Amino acid sequence: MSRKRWRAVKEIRIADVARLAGVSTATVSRVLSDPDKVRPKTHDLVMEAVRRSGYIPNSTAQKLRTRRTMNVLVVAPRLTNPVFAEILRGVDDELTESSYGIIIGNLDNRREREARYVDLALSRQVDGVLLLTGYVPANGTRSMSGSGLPIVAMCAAIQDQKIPNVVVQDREASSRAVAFLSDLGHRKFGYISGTPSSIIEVERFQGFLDGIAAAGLSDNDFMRWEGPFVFSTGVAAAESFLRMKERPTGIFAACDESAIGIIKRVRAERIRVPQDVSVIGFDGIEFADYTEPTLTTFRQPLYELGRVGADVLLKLIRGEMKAEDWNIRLPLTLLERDTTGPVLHKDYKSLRRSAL
Amino acid sequence: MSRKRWRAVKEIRIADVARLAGVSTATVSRVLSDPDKVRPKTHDLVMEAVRRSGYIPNSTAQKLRTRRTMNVLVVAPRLTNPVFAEILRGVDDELTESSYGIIIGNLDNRREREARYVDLALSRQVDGVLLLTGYVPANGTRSMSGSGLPIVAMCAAIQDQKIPNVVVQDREASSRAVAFLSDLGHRKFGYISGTPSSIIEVERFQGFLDGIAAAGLSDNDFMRWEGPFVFSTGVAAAESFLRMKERPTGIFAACDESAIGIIKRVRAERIRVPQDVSVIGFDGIEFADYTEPTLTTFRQPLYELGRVGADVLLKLIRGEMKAEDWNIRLPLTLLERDTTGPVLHKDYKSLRRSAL
DNA sequence: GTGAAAGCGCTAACAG
DNA sequence: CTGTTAGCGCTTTCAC
Repeated sequence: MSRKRWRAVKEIRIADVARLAGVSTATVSRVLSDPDKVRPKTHDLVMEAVRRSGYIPNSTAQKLRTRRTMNVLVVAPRLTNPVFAEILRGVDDELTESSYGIIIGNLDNRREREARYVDLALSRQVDGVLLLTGYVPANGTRSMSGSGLPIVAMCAAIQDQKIPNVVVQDREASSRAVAFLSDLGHRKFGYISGTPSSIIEVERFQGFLDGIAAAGLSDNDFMRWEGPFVFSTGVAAAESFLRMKERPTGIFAACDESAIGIIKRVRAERIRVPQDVSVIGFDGIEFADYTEPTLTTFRQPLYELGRVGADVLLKLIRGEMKAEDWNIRLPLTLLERDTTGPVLHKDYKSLRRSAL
Repeated sequence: MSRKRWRAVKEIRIADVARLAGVSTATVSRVLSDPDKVRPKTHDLVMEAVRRSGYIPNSTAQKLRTRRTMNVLVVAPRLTNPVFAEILRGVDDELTESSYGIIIGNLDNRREREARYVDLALSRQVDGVLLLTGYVPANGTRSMSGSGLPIVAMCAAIQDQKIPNVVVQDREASSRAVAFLSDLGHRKFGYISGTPSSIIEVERFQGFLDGIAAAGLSDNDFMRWEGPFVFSTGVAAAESFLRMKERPTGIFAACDESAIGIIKRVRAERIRVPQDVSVIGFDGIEFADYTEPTLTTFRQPLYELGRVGADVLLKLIRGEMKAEDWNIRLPLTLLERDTTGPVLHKDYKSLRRSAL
């Protein structure tokens, strides 16, 4: 009886199952990993023993022996950002289907947290790394690339022969945003940036500049407000906007949050959107469909991005492809909603006056 | 030269460091885990060898040997929900400080995904489990509690002697919400539920009922709309609301998303918030401060909840406490903003008329 | 204060 | 088809 007690407490090992089934540990192992290599009769015998004992293999031992962890590290700048959360969903679904686990490296916008995840990669706790950061995390002396582990860059591209990129066409879309506003008659623009050091920001701003040039405009035709990818950046931009005499009529925000922030703030001052100012966002977060007015923005294929990125990484891990082969750029979709409209002509009042 | 090449590719093991330092592997191990047990001279010798070789211990081998994984599993219903994301931040910060890693079990609202995480716990890949689910995940025959691992329930309580709860005072706050509206003169209520099967929903609705009773009202004085914790539930509730002849004047939504959803929809029909209907949300997501009007809601101490929950789990893992000792309930804060106001008296029009 | 040696629990040659 | 055996890389008694 005291033995039975022990059972409940002590972990069941493969040797226990082997004894119970009257076979060797090797056979048990085979049944569990490659059933076809074993006679059906033995198979059933073993499975019965597994069931009766409630045996579950110790995965740490498996990992040590096989040198595969079946885990992937995903490094993200900030988890509370819905953009990353959605990408993560795609990643998770793809990895789960191949029974890979996911270890989350949340930097929470603090670079000092990188060290921990560099060590994680270097100490072989994962089989591959997904980077949503736009750069390869480093720990003073050591960089994550030193691990020799397969790495895939998502979200923001990384210039490195060894690292395939799976990104969205930020630059093209940003350029299209300007064209869209320009087609509505806007000639004076505002640009609300994201975190200036972020590669995503750099790409989007570059696209914005491309658009400005394509519209036949110059540096003098727009205003740039800086700040991180958050609501309050838009609010701060609004304060500046409100103080201006010659206000832009078309505003491009590098993320939906800051677009929402500026709209909220200027509306409080009785400035009408889109009549007085048009605003276009970027990302297509779910919330953008619940603002007032609903936000015109570019939808990123985030979930798909997650799936594709994870798929590329798995292929890399399995040796099914070489890193050089892949640079995927997914297109964005313009969601034309209610914060953008034709420019109200500058000389509106004087026109009216002269018409009298 | 070909040897040097090898170096870069082949993993450095503890034996390599030992050889380099001219000591045994045991000594290297001691230096790394408990430096005081070693002569300073030896210590420096070893550290130098570690530095020169770039050695990082293989954590899988450590885990197998020490039987501690230094990982915690966090099971959450859905990662894209900002509430869980914020709790996770707290959890992550707390665990990181104790150099524990975090494995995320994202159910993505699909119960069939539980199985995977049950196995994860049973196969000893983690030292403890944090449950944001309100129930103990199970896999047909096996439940996660069978692992004997320390478990802490957060967000939603779990009735189990072995599982400490770290939750917020949902029920009390829901009750207060009704009192708040009642004090503003509202006597006819609407309740927008969350996922009906969720324990959080059950608690909040119970609190709502408490409040109704405390206000001297009955089942006839409110309307209940059901749906999951998402925007569209609020939109659906709005459709029903719009069809009613005798509309509620005070609406309590079990989450901010559905509050935002209903406000958005009814405003589109020229119904004024809060003049025609007051709406109070629940959770205090960041976004609630950027809606129009800004949403009155209860702020959950989410980050703190995460930290406290993780702390309790770590104490449990270290054997510093027993499960029975802990049931923590954190208070919520009412954020009184612009979607709530005094009821406009029913006989408003007739009053005006008689005043003429 | 340090080294030798015995495993942690599992898988994968290698024989048979 | 199945069993024997040798480790995966590390920590930790137990001697010295």
